[in-house]
Amino acid sequence: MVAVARVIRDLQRGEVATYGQVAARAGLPGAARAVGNVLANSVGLPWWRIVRATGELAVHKDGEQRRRLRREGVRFDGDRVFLARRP
DNA sequence: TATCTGACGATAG
DNA sequence: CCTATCGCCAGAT
Repeated sequence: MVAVARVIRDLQRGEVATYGQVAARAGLPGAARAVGNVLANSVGLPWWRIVRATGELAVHKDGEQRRRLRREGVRFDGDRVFLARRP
């Protein structure tokens, strides 16, 4: 989906978004899962800037993802990315 | 056109 | 906090 790729492409350095947020911003609310598929079948997108709703990193790429995010100055709370959401 | 898939999410226990 | 379930949807087969 072009819309999803565009949203991801527009993420700035050090910026992080959840799969659900990307889907919503792409006009596909509830398609978080589809966003994952797009990333899995695309190249050249800043995939490391997409994390789970809980702040946890992507299942298969947590190691690489963590390094890349930290390199961009993203703050971590243990194994999760700092997200405003935190009841 | 019909199925299958999974880099997800929300909820219940 | 953790596991089990069910719902969801675009893209790949």
